[in-house]
Amino acid sequence: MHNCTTHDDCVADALQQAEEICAARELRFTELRRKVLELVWESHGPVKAYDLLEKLDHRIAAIKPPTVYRALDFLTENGLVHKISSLNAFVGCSHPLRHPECYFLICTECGEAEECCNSDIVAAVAKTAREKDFKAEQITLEISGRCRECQKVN
Amino acid sequence: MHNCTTHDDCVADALQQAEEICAARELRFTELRRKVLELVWESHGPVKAYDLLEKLDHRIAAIKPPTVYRALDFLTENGLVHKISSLNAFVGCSHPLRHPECYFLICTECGEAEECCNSDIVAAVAKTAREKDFKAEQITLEISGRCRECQKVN
DNA sequence: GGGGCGAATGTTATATTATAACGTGATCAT
DNA sequence: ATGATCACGTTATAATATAACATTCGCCCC
Repeated sequence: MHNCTTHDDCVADALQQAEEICAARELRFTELRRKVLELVWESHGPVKAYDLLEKLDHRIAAIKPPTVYRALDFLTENGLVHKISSLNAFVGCSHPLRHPECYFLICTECGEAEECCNSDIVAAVAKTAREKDFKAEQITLEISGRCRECQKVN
Repeated sequence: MHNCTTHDDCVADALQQAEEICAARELRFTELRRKVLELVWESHGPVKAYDLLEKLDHRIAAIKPPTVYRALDFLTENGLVHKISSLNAFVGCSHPLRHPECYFLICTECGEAEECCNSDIVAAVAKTAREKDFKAEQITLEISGRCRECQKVN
Protein backbone atom coordinates (compact mmCIF):
# COMPACT_ATOMS: atom_id res chain seq x y z
CA MET A 1 0.00 0.00 0.00
CA HIS A 2 1.23 3.41 -0.82
CA ASN A 3 2.15 5.40 2.24
CA CYS A 4 1.14 8.88 1.21
CA THR A 5 -0.34 10.51 4.26
CA THR A 6 -2.53 12.86 2.33
CA HIS A 7 -3.29 11.47 -1.03
CA ASP A 8 -4.64 14.82 -2.11
CA ASP A 9 -1.06 16.00 -2.07
CA CYS A 10 -0.03 13.33 -4.55
CA VAL A 11 -2.76 14.47 -6.88
CA ALA A 12 -1.97 18.12 -6.40
CA ASP A 13 1.71 17.49 -7.03
CA ALA A 14 1.00 15.52 -10.16
CA LEU A 15 -1.27 18.23 -11.53
CA GLN A 16 1.20 20.92 -10.62
CA GLN A 17 4.02 19.14 -12.37
CA ALA A 18 1.90 18.47 -15.42
CA GLU A 19 1.02 22.11 -15.54
CA GLU A 20 4.65 23.12 -15.48
CA ILE A 21 5.78 20.55 -17.98
CA CYS A 22 3.10 21.50 -20.45
CA ALA A 23 3.86 25.17 -20.01
CA ALA A 24 7.55 24.56 -20.57
CA ARG A 25 6.82 22.58 -23.72
CA GLU A 26 4.12 24.90 -24.93
CA LEU A 27 1.50 22.22 -24.82
CA ARG A 28 -2.10 22.75 -23.90
CA PHE A 29 -3.05 21.29 -20.57
CA THR A 30 -6.78 21.47 -21.25
CA GLU A 31 -9.62 20.96 -18.81
CA LEU A 32 -10.20 17.48 -20.17
CA ARG A 33 -6.59 16.42 -19.95
CA ARG A 34 -6.39 17.82 -16.47
CA LYS A 35 -9.51 15.99 -15.41
CA VAL A 36 -8.30 12.69 -16.89
CA LEU A 37 -4.94 13.02 -15.17
CA GLU A 38 -6.71 13.77 -11.92
CA LEU A 39 -8.85 10.68 -12.27
CA VAL A 40 -5.86 8.51 -13.13
CA TRP A 41 -4.33 9.74 -9.91
CA GLU A 42 -7.34 8.83 -7.81
CA SER A 43 -5.35 5.80 -6.79
CA HIS A 44 -1.81 4.57 -7.04
CA GLY A 45 -2.96 1.64 -9.08
CA PRO A 46 -3.49 1.20 -12.79
CA VAL A 47 -6.87 2.43 -14.01
CA LYS A 48 -8.86 1.20 -16.98
CA ALA A 49 -9.78 3.55 -19.78
CA TYR A 50 -13.45 2.65 -19.56
CA ASP A 51 -13.49 3.28 -15.85
CA LEU A 52 -12.21 6.76 -16.51
CA LEU A 53 -14.90 7.12 -19.11
CA GLU A 54 -17.56 6.35 -16.54
CA LYS A 55 -16.14 8.75 -14.03
CA LEU A 56 -15.88 11.67 -16.38
CA ASP A 57 -18.60 14.14 -15.84
CA HIS A 58 -21.77 12.99 -17.54
CA ARG A 59 -23.84 15.94 -16.53
CA ILE A 60 -23.19 17.94 -19.63
CA ALA A 61 -22.72 15.23 -22.21
CA ALA A 62 -21.71 11.63 -22.45
CA ILE A 63 -18.00 11.35 -23.03
CA LYS A 64 -17.11 8.83 -25.71
CA PRO A 65 -14.14 6.46 -25.87
CA PRO A 66 -12.07 8.45 -28.37
CA THR A 67 -12.14 11.43 -26.07
CA VAL A 68 -10.63 9.46 -23.23
CA TYR A 69 -8.12 7.67 -25.39
CA ARG A 70 -6.96 10.90 -26.93
CA ALA A 71 -6.39 12.43 -23.53
CA LEU A 72 -4.55 9.30 -22.42
CA ASP A 73 -2.43 9.38 -25.57
CA PHE A 74 -1.47 12.95 -24.87
CA LEU A 75 -0.60 12.20 -21.26
CA THR A 76 1.33 9.10 -22.22
CA GLU A 77 3.28 10.79 -24.96
CA ASN A 78 4.34 13.43 -22.52
CA GLY A 79 5.34 10.99 -19.83
CA LEU A 80 2.67 12.02 -17.38
CA VAL A 81 0.97 8.66 -17.49
CA HIS A 82 2.24 5.19 -18.32
CA LYS A 83 0.35 2.40 -19.94
CA ILE A 84 0.60 -0.97 -18.24
CA SER A 85 0.29 -3.27 -21.22
CA SER A 86 -0.06 -6.45 -19.26
CA LEU A 87 -3.20 -5.02 -17.67
CA ASN A 88 -4.49 -2.74 -20.39
CA ALA A 89 -4.51 0.01 -17.86
CA PHE A 90 -2.95 3.36 -17.12
CA VAL A 91 -1.12 4.74 -14.13
CA GLY A 92 0.13 8.19 -13.23
CA CYS A 93 3.84 8.76 -13.58
CA SER A 94 5.34 9.66 -10.25
CA HIS A 95 8.39 11.45 -11.59
CA PRO A 96 7.68 12.67 -15.09
CA LEU A 97 10.86 14.67 -15.33
CA ARG A 98 13.44 12.41 -13.84
CA HIS A 99 13.54 9.20 -15.78
CA PRO A 100 14.07 7.94 -19.24
CA GLU A 101 13.16 4.37 -18.51
CA CYS A 102 11.34 3.06 -15.56
CA TYR A 103 9.37 0.00 -14.65
CA PHE A 104 6.60 -1.16 -12.42
CA LEU A 105 6.08 -3.41 -9.46
CA ILE A 106 2.44 -4.29 -9.65
CA CYS A 107 0.78 -5.94 -6.71
CA THR A 108 -1.83 -8.47 -7.74
CA GLU A 109 -3.40 -8.22 -4.30
CA CYS A 110 -3.91 -4.52 -3.63
CA GLY A 111 -3.60 -3.44 -7.25
CA GLU A 112 -1.05 -0.75 -6.65
CA ALA A 113 1.80 -0.10 -9.04
CA GLU A 114 5.05 1.27 -7.75
CA GLU A 115 7.14 2.98 -10.32
CA CYS A 116 10.87 2.42 -10.08
CA CYS A 117 13.94 3.63 -11.81
CA ASN A 118 16.88 1.38 -11.43
CA SER A 119 20.07 2.02 -13.26
CA ASP A 120 21.11 -1.63 -12.98
CA ILE A 121 18.15 -2.69 -15.01
CA VAL A 122 18.53 0.08 -17.51
CA ALA A 123 22.21 -0.75 -17.85
CA ALA A 124 21.51 -4.45 -18.26
CA VAL A 125 18.98 -3.78 -20.96
CA ALA A 126 21.35 -1.39 -22.70
CA LYS A 127 24.12 -3.97 -22.55
CA THR A 128 22.07 -6.71 -24.16
CA ALA A 129 20.82 -4.33 -26.78
CA ARG A 130 24.40 -3.40 -27.59
CA GLU A 131 25.49 -7.02 -27.77
CA LYS A 132 22.70 -7.84 -30.15
CA ASP A 133 23.11 -4.64 -32.13
CA PHE A 134 19.53 -3.83 -31.30
CA LYS A 135 18.43 -0.22 -31.21
CA ALA A 136 16.00 -0.10 -28.30
CA GLU A 137 13.29 2.50 -28.56
CA GLN A 138 10.67 1.46 -26.12
CA ILE A 139 10.94 -0.70 -23.02
CA THR A 140 8.03 -2.37 -21.35
CA LEU A 141 8.98 -3.81 -17.99
CA GLU A 142 6.19 -4.87 -15.71
CA ILE A 143 6.73 -7.05 -12.71
CA SER A 144 3.68 -8.42 -11.03
CA GLY A 145 3.65 -10.13 -7.68
CA ARG A 146 2.93 -9.23 -4.10
CA CYS A 147 4.03 -6.10 -2.35
CA ARG A 148 5.51 -5.94 1.12
CA GLU A 149 2.25 -5.04 2.83
CA CYS A 150 0.22 -7.71 1.12
CA GLN A 151 2.74 -10.41 1.94
CA LYS A 152 2.42 -9.53 5.61
CA VAL A 153 -1.33 -9.80 5.64
CA ASN A 154 -1.35 -13.29 4.31
CA MET B 1 15.80 -11.20 -39.59
CA HIS B 2 16.09 -14.63 -38.14
CA ASN B 3 18.87 -16.63 -39.71
CA CYS B 4 17.40 -20.09 -39.65
CA THR B 5 18.47 -21.75 -42.86
CA THR B 6 15.53 -24.07 -43.00
CA HIS B 7 12.65 -22.67 -41.08
CA ASP B 8 10.91 -26.03 -41.27
CA ASP B 9 13.52 -27.22 -38.81
CA CYS B 10 12.56 -24.54 -36.32
CA VAL B 11 8.96 -25.66 -36.51
CA ALA B 12 9.84 -29.33 -36.33
CA ASP B 13 12.06 -28.72 -33.31
CA ALA B 14 9.40 -26.72 -31.54
CA LEU B 15 6.80 -29.42 -32.12
CA GLN B 16 9.18 -32.15 -31.09
CA GLN B 17 10.03 -30.36 -27.86
CA ALA B 18 6.39 -29.66 -27.13
CA GLU B 19 5.63 -33.30 -27.65
CA GLU B 20 8.30 -34.33 -25.18
CA ILE B 21 7.40 -31.74 -22.59
CA CYS B 22 3.76 -32.68 -22.65
CA ALA B 23 4.59 -36.35 -22.45
CA ALA B 24 6.85 -35.74 -19.48
CA ARG B 25 4.16 -33.75 -17.71
CA GLU B 26 1.35 -36.06 -18.71
CA LEU B 27 -0.44 -33.34 -20.61
CA ARG B 28 -2.41 -33.88 -23.77
CA PHE B 29 -0.78 -32.43 -26.83
CA THR B 30 -3.94 -32.58 -28.91
CA GLU B 31 -4.30 -32.06 -32.64
CA LEU B 32 -5.64 -28.57 -32.08
CA ARG B 33 -2.88 -27.53 -29.72
CA ARG B 34 -0.32 -28.94 -32.11
CA LYS B 35 -1.82 -27.10 -35.02
CA VAL B 36 -1.94 -23.81 -33.13
CA LEU B 37 1.67 -24.16 -32.03
CA GLU B 38 2.63 -24.93 -35.62
CA LEU B 39 0.86 -21.80 -36.83
CA VAL B 40 2.44 -19.66 -34.15
CA TRP B 41 5.76 -20.91 -35.41
CA GLU B 42 5.06 -20.00 -39.01
CA SER B 43 7.20 -16.98 -38.36
CA HIS B 44 9.60 -15.76 -35.74
CA GLY B 45 7.38 -12.82 -35.04
CA PRO B 46 4.42 -12.36 -32.75
CA VAL B 47 1.12 -13.57 -34.19
CA LYS B 48 -2.35 -12.30 -33.43
CA ALA B 49 -4.97 -14.65 -32.06
CA TYR B 50 -7.46 -13.72 -34.75
CA ASP B 51 -4.92 -14.37 -37.47
CA LEU B 52 -4.47 -17.85 -36.10
CA LEU B 53 -8.21 -18.19 -36.09
CA GLU B 54 -8.34 -17.42 -39.79
CA LYS B 55 -5.60 -19.84 -40.64
CA LEU B 56 -7.07 -22.74 -38.76
CA ASP B 57 -8.69 -25.22 -41.01
CA HIS B 58 -12.13 -24.04 -42.00
CA ARG B 59 -12.96 -27.01 -44.16
CA ILE B 60 -14.67 -29.00 -41.47
CA ALA B 61 -16.07 -26.26 -39.27
CA ALA B 62 -15.48 -22.67 -38.39
CA ILE B 63 -13.20 -22.39 -35.42
CA LYS B 64 -14.37 -19.84 -32.88
CA PRO B 65 -12.32 -17.50 -30.68
CA PRO B 66 -12.59 -19.49 -27.45
CA THR B 67 -11.06 -22.48 -29.16
CA VAL B 68 -8.00 -20.54 -30.17
CA TYR B 69 -7.68 -18.76 -26.86
CA ARG B 70 -7.92 -22.00 -24.96
CA ALA B 71 -5.17 -23.52 -27.02
CA LEU B 72 -3.05 -20.42 -26.54
CA ASP B 73 -3.71 -20.50 -22.80
CA PHE B 74 -2.54 -24.07 -22.65
CA LEU B 75 0.59 -23.35 -24.65
CA THR B 76 1.34 -20.25 -22.61
CA GLU B 77 0.83 -21.95 -19.28
CA ASN B 78 3.27 -24.59 -20.32
CA GLY B 79 5.88 -22.18 -21.55
CA LEU B 80 5.62 -23.20 -25.18
CA VAL B 81 4.36 -19.85 -26.26
CA HIS B 82 4.72 -16.36 -24.79
CA LYS B 83 2.28 -13.56 -24.91
CA ILE B 84 3.66 -10.19 -25.96
CA SER B 85 1.41 -7.88 -24.01
CA SER B 86 2.51 -4.72 -25.68
CA LEU B 87 1.32 -6.12 -29.00
CA ASN B 88 -1.51 -8.37 -27.93
CA ALA B 89 0.20 -11.14 -29.80
CA PHE B 90 1.83 -14.51 -29.26
CA VAL B 91 5.20 -15.91 -30.14
CA GLY B 92 6.71 -19.38 -29.94
CA CYS B 93 9.14 -19.98 -27.13
CA SER B 94 12.52 -20.89 -28.48
CA HIS B 95 13.77 -22.70 -25.40
CA PRO B 96 10.84 -23.92 -23.36
CA LEU B 97 12.97 -25.95 -21.00
CA ARG B 98 15.86 -23.70 -20.27
CA HIS B 99 14.65 -20.47 -18.82
CA PRO B 100 12.64 -19.16 -15.98
CA GLU B 101 12.60 -15.56 -17.11
CA CYS B 102 13.28 -14.24 -20.51
CA TYR B 103 12.52 -11.18 -22.52
CA PHE B 104 12.03 -10.03 -26.05
CA LEU B 105 13.70 -7.79 -28.55
CA ILE B 106 10.92 -6.90 -30.93
CA CYS B 107 11.75 -5.26 -34.22
CA THR B 108 9.15 -2.72 -35.27
CA GLU B 109 10.38 -2.96 -38.83
CA CYS B 110 10.46 -6.66 -39.67
CA GLY B 111 8.19 -7.72 -36.85
CA GLU B 112 10.46 -10.44 -35.51
CA ALA B 113 10.87 -11.09 -31.83
CA GLU B 114 14.09 -12.47 -30.51
CA GLU B 115 13.83 -14.19 -27.20
CA CYS B 116 16.72 -13.65 -24.84
CA CYS B 117 17.77 -14.84 -21.45
CA ASN B 118 20.18 -12.57 -19.71
CA SER B 119 21.25 -13.21 -16.20
CA ASP B 120 22.18 -9.55 -15.68
CA ILE B 121 18.63 -8.48 -16.22
CA VAL B 122 17.19 -11.27 -14.16
CA ALA B 123 19.64 -10.42 -11.38
CA ALA B 124 18.86 -6.72 -11.56
CA VAL B 125 15.15 -7.41 -11.32
CA ALA B 126 15.68 -9.81 -8.45
CA LYS B 127 17.77 -7.22 -6.65
CA THR B 128 15.19 -4.48 -6.88
CA ALA B 129 12.48 -6.87 -5.85
CA ARG B 130 14.53 -7.80 -2.79
CA GLU B 131 15.19 -4.18 -1.91
CA LYS B 132 11.53 -3.38 -2.10
CA ASP B 133 10.43 -6.59 -0.41
CA PHE B 134 8.42 -7.36 -3.46
CA LYS B 135 7.68 -10.96 -4.29
CA ALA B 136 7.91 -11.11 -8.06
CA GLU B 137 5.77 -13.67 -9.75
CA GLN B 138 5.55 -12.64 -13.34
CA ILE B 139 7.88 -10.50 -15.37
CA THR B 140 6.93 -8.83 -18.60
CA LEU B 141 9.93 -7.37 -20.37
CA GLU B 142 9.48 -6.33 -23.95
CA ILE B 143 11.94 -4.14 -25.76
CA SER B 144 10.91 -2.78 -29.09
CA GLY B 145 13.18 -1.07 -31.52
CA ARG B 146 15.11 -1.98 -34.63
CA CYS B 147 17.11 -5.11 -35.13
CA ARG B 148 20.57 -5.28 -36.63
CA GLU B 149 19.37 -6.19 -40.11
CA CYS B 150 16.74 -3.52 -40.28
CA GLN B 151 19.14 -0.82 -39.13
CA LYS B 152 21.43 -1.73 -42.03
CA VAL B 153 18.70 -1.44 -44.60
CA ASN B 154 17.81 2.07 -43.66
C1' DG C 1 -13.69 42.68 -34.49
C1' DG C 2 -13.32 39.31 -38.36
C1' DG C 3 -10.94 35.77 -40.89
C1' DG C 4 -8.07 32.01 -41.16
C1' DC C 5 -5.38 28.29 -39.22
C1' DG C 6 -4.33 24.35 -36.60
C1' DA C 7 -5.24 21.85 -32.50
C1' DA C 8 -8.66 19.77 -29.54
C1' DT C 9 -12.86 17.72 -28.93
C1' DG C 10 -17.47 15.78 -30.40
C1' DT C 11 -19.84 12.13 -32.77
C1' DT C 12 -20.95 7.98 -35.18
C1' DA C 13 -19.65 3.79 -36.31
C1' DT C 14 -16.96 -0.14 -36.14
C1' DA C 15 -12.67 -2.87 -35.47
C1' DT C 16 -10.07 -5.70 -32.44
C1' DT C 17 -9.23 -8.55 -28.52
C1' DA C 18 -11.03 -11.64 -25.12
C1' DT C 19 -14.18 -14.30 -22.09
C1' DA C 20 -18.65 -16.21 -19.91
C1' DA C 21 -21.66 -19.82 -19.88
C1' DC C 22 -23.35 -23.95 -21.15
C1' DG C 23 -23.54 -28.18 -24.08
C1' DT C 24 -21.23 -32.18 -26.22
C1' DG C 25 -17.72 -35.39 -27.04
C1' DA C 26 -13.30 -37.80 -25.88
C1' DT C 27 -10.33 -40.19 -22.57
C1' DC C 28 -9.26 -42.70 -18.79
C1' DA C 29 -9.42 -45.14 -14.27
C1' DT C 30 -11.93 -48.30 -11.90
C1' DA D 1 -20.01 -49.52 -18.62
C1' DT D 2 -19.99 -45.96 -15.72
C1' DG D 3 -18.64 -41.88 -13.75
C1' DA D 4 -15.15 -38.29 -13.58
C1' DT D 5 -12.52 -35.12 -15.92
C1' DC D 6 -10.67 -32.71 -19.57
C1' DA D 7 -11.01 -30.81 -24.25
C1' DC D 8 -13.61 -28.76 -27.55
C1' DG D 9 -18.01 -26.74 -29.81
C1' DT D 10 -21.29 -23.01 -29.77
C1' DT D 11 -23.68 -18.82 -28.80
C1' DA D 12 -23.46 -14.65 -27.09
C1' DT D 13 -21.39 -10.72 -25.39
C1' DA D 14 -17.84 -8.07 -22.80
C1' DA D 15 -13.87 -5.21 -22.94
C1' DT D 16 -10.51 -2.54 -25.35
C1' DA D 17 -9.40 0.57 -29.04
C1' DT D 18 -9.50 3.25 -33.40
C1' DA D 19 -11.15 5.28 -38.05
C1' DA D 20 -13.29 8.94 -40.14
C1' DC D 21 -15.49 13.05 -40.38
C1' DA D 22 -17.84 17.23 -38.11
C1' DT D 23 -17.50 20.93 -34.98
C1' DT D 24 -15.53 24.01 -31.79
C1' DC D 25 -11.78 26.45 -29.54
C1' DG D 26 -7.64 29.26 -29.08
C1' DC D 27 -4.67 31.98 -31.22
C1' DC D 28 -2.45 35.01 -34.54
C1' DC D 29 -2.69 38.41 -37.92
C1' DC D 30 -4.49 42.13 -39.84
